[in-house]
Amino acid sequence: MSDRPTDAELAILRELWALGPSTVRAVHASLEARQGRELAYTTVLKLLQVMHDKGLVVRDASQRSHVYTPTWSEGAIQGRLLDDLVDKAFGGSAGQLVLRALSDRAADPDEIAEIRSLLDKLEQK
Amino acid sequence: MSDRPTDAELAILRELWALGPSTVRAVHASLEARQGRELAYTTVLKLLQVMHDKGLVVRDASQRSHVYTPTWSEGAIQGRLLDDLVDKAFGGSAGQLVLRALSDRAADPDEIAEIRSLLDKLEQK
DNA sequence: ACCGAAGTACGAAGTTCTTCGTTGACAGGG
DNA sequence: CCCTGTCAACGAAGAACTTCGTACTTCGGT
Repeated sequence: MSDRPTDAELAILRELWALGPSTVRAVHASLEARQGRELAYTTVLKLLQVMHDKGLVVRDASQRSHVYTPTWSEGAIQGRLLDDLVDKAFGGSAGQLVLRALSDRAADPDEIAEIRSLLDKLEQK
Repeated sequence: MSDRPTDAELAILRELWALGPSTVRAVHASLEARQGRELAYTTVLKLLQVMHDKGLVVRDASQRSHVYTPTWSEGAIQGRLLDDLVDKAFGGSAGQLVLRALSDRAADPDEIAEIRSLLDKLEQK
């Protein structure tokens, strides 16, 4: 339940977040388009079944073509992945992660402003 | 060469960065202490051999007890892991990752100041 | 009522990752 | 000079992950 999704699972979640609740067919098409390679339909189906077992997605099976929806929001999963990385590679310090992410990396000016205002909010507490 | 280290490999790199160039024996002891569980000596040895094959560590075999050193700095590996996560979970936007990392997460005041000055530097360009 | 298209379920192969046992080499103390 | 402890090398087992083929089901059109 607090497991991080695997790479393949994450790729599927990305499609679901972008598309909204979708059938296997839709996820399959979207995934092939994004990855620029062929992928068997049943591969995506199996992945979604596994993800359903793990609780990563919920499924509406009332129609013949089941409709899958992510159990958690994109932000929630991103947070989980960040927690994991902070733990394993940054000695538990999110600040260190942020510093590393900002060094040597181009940043959008709008985003910089947004980060500033977020820092203001953090400091106000 | 641009593969990210696995979890077990990363745990070993952490010890090497903390200890400096070390023997298998030293890494094994340090790792057991940090993880609070027993781990066979040969497990650590095998991991280091695999990491050597992958180029993650270099080895001084001139002594009977070989001495291992990380090939890349902690910062370099952190950057690689961040690139990977930005790609796979943040649509390629490092800014989004930073925003997510700062929301809902306590931050050290000193680090906040440091982040600000880094933002200044980024904007000056 | 039948056939084909499209769907789900399931098993299994191939790969990577993690862990450990066994084997053979070697060095130092008695 | 031999015995014991320490080391590297290696193979292998088991788990997790990814991918796909096959079998079975179901719906809609003719």
